[in-house]
Amino acid sequence: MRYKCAVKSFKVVHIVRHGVRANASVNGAQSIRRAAQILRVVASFSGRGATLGEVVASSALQKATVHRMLRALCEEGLVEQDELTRNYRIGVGIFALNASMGDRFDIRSLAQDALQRIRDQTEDTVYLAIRSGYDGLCLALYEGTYPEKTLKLSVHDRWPLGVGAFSMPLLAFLPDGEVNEIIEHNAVRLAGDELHTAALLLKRVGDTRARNYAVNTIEAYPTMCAIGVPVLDAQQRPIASVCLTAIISRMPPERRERIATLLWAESKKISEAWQQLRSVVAQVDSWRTIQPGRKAQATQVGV
Amino acid sequence: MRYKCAVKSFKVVHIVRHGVRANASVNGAQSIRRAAQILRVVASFSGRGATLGEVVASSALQKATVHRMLRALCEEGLVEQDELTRNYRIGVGIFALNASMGDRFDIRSLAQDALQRIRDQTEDTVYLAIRSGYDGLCLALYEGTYPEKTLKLSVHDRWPLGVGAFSMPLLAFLPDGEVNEIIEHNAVRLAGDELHTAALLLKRVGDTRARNYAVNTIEAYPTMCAIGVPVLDAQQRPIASVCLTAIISRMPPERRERIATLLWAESKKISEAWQQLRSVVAQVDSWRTIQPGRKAQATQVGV
DNA sequence: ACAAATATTCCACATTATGGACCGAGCAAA
DNA sequence: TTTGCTCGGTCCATAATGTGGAATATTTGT
Repeated sequence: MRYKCAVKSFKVVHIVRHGVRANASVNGAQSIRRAAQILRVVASFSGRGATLGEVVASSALQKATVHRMLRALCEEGLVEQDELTRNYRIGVGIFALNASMGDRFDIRSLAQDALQRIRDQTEDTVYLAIRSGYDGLCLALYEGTYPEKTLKLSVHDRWPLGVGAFSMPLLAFLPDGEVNEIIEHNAVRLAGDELHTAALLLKRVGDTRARNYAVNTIEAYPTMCAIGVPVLDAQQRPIASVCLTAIISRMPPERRERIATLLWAESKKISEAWQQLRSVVAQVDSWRTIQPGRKAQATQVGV
Repeated sequence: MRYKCAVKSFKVVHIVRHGVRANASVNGAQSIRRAAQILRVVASFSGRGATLGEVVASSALQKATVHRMLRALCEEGLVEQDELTRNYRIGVGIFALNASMGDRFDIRSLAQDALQRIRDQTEDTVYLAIRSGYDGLCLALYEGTYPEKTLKLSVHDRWPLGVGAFSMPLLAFLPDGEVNEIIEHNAVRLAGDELHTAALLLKRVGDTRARNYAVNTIEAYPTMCAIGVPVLDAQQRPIASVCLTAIISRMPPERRERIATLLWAESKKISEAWQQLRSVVAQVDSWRTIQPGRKAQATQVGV
């Protein structure tokens, strides 16, 4: 009864075609789905941009299809093609769309105070991350004041979902179905990485859920310890994650627990602020008045 | 020879179907085009969100089509539906995509210094705007120190392209074809507004181009005067606009000229910074290494 | 200069998206 | 309560749209 949305026929159609399988819950939207996927893939290459081939390789779509879609997305301004390298990257159109929402999604400024409080209380380095496609994307970093630093991650870094204590909460607090899908998807690019096999990731998801926060001790960095918790929205879906790192000597079990509690407390505050912003969203933002005409809205100009 | 992009067959196909006409330069991408249009429409309603009917009215598309697309966009996270009002608004997915580009599109911080310089030198209020769909969207405002203020515009306000001195440069410095298309598009919602008929807008576009900056004196606010110039990218396309407003008594013709020169100078600086950001974009951003595999990129994890 | 890799385009075909008609919930007036 | 209206959501026969294999063009590397 959570979602009011009246979806009558929630058909899950398995289309097997040319060996490619896709499951769609909305019919008649294949190309939108694909376009969105392509956008995510392009985004995952950050500012460097992705070549056509890379997008094809990362999307399990036909080259011609990808190309056609990228061209269309370019013309719509959602993607832009580097004149020199011909790489495709996210375009200003996305920025413009995002800007229309004002700062309502700017979790960075929303979380700012909370993160600083954590940093000040712990003297350790604190990170904020969001999900971006199949990656966790580090949005902000508040460097700790404690002399021995553990800077392994910088702003704009993106790690596969579930890899790292900042990325894991974004994965682990998703419903099982999505967790599986994501792990399966990432398995391809994590192939050969013995530290992040599908089985290991799945196990760590379980561990994270059980202890209610993510820890990264083992793995590639034996000298540091990171603790991460998600920021959940009203539907208990992770919208972001907050993560703290310190050298391992500063992280005895009891301090871990204390840190996790602190992170959760601040996470709750962030999600409250988020939800508040969501609930006032319905009110009119600006000066404009809408008068739906025959074919388009009429905007009252003047005043 | 401006665009390197090798478009061989630039077919303009006029599809007349059920009385709806569309011109497409990329074939086989109707639904992407439509989806993008819907995104823009939804964005134009800001945080309030748009009802299904409003989107239909503003998009000249069929209700069923719009609904299906909105649902798909929702599932992809590019749009979200308010649980209460059922209005559709831009979703976090857009934020995530935008975040992947780091601050490369954040013209707001790029322009910050320039705008402050202008404000400090003139004591008047300065605005920064971008194009968002068929509107100019005010992104930032630096309030002047001169006692008599002329605050008519706030951050997040959106005015139809060409209406207002901050919005006009975004329109006027576009190629003719696009200017016409935009004016035509906006004509519907500006219907009945005698101050902004298509003919008047077109004339003002010409005037703006001739004098090389936009002025807004007449119109609805006889007490104030606004001057606006675009920020152009490497292809001379407007990416933003900078606008200054003051009470009309502070704006004799010679000062207008001086202001315009100042605005242009700062605009140039902004666009240099913009282009700089663009040119280093090709370099690798972060730790990740791409190894295109059979089906997906392989990301080197660790280090 | 040649080959290999990569990007772009073409086009016959059928899968996918279309849109007119329909349904039903919510609401206001009768 | 009933009637009538609006508006969000759904259905499904139909053909237009998007597909993708293959051909071609371009760039890159040696």
